[in-house]
Amino acid sequence: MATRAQRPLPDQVLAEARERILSGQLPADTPIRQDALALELGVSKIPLREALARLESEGLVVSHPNRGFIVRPLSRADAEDVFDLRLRIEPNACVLGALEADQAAHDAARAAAAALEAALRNGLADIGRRNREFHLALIRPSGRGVTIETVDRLLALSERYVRVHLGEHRRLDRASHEHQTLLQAWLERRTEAVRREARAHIRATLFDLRAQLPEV
Amino acid sequence: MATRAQRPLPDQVLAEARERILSGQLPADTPIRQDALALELGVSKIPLREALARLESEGLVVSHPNRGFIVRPLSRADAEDVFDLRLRIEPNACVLGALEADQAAHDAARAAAAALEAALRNGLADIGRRNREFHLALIRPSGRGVTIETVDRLLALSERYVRVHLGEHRRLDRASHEHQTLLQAWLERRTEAVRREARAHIRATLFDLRAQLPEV
DNA sequence: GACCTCAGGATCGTATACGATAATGGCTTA
DNA sequence: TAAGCCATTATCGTATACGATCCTGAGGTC
Repeated sequence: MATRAQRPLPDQVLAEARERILSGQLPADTPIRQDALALELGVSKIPLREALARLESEGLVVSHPNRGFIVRPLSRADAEDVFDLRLRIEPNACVLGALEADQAAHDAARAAAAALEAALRNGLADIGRRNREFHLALIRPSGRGVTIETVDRLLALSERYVRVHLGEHRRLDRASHEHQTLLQAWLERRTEAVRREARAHIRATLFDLRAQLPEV
Repeated sequence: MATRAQRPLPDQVLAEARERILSGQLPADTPIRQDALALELGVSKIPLREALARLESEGLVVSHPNRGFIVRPLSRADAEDVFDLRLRIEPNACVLGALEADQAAHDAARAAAAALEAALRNGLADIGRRNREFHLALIRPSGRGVTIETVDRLLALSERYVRVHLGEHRRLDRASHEHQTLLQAWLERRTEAVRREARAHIRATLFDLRAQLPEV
């Protein structure tokens, strides 16, 4: 291993493998060669396999017994499923977050929004991760652990689909605008506006997605 | 290992460890001794650790770096969270399942209901697992993979709380009656009744739970 | 008597090595 | 020439062994 790790090793491996999948560096349906990937990451197969086990629970890879893991295929049906679940959970979760948020939570949400904004404007590669962080920042103050974990998983799944239609300026501007209005309503605890804006934002993303991916 | 395994080994270990947690054989907050448990299961630590990694993603255990895994603590707040999520997802998922169900799905649902009923009457130990199977049987025909996985996880989490108030005859009768009416509506594709009965069943379980667990 | 220090022991976490399983290419045969 | 069988090879999956980290209790000091 290159540098002495302070964080637990499987978590680092997990984060790296997850990013490679979400970024498209490991495309859908790719067979994952454990020896090769472990060598490339500078670790052995054991922590890698633990990370893959977690990723399977997260829905990013699937395992076939004695045939290893492959990156989970994309499908139109799964995309619809994920966004339907997000619509059922996230708007209310954002409301609960807004009601419980203190000053520190407000600062964190603003910072996450700013980081996402910067990434959108500069075309940075980690737009997806920052988008997840922003949405989670609105929900974390709710203190609902299971909801937070569930949304986190759904955001990761949806990110793989959304990634396809990045780079379109009109859509970036739309998303940016929606983030701002959602954040403002959230900071001011206007609960019904939060619910409406969150719902509208998710639906708009889904509609863009449908237009972009007629097939799949 | 005792017998030559046909199923993949980590899956067997995962299922066994999960049942031990859900059955209360491994109570909340118990530290999990990897060497001891692996020895008892007749396997090494590697497949056990993979199973624990999956269980952490499922929310049944939590890991502390360099200090191992413990069974996830129970909390009133988590229980409320889990049931709130179930209420947002399951009723609609049951409706979708009813609309897509074919004859085979109907047979499977009837069989799952009968198995659950038998377990309830005879006080068998695997009531929890059969309850999960019944509820999933209503949702599986929908074909929504992410929804199915999400509900499966939520059912496992809620099972740990529900287990506490088993053995109360009045509540068993209530649950039994609700299962029957829900199943009938589902078989006959009466969508609004399915939605209503599913919702009522989950809420009734939650209310029983609240009465049983004033503290925690 | 209370607090800090420090061995002793136990547990976790990972690398290496080995057996089991399934995919691939060449060879035979019709 | 095409189809089926078999050996080879690569990959997966697990057990064993070792190093790193953290808890526990005894001894010493203020």
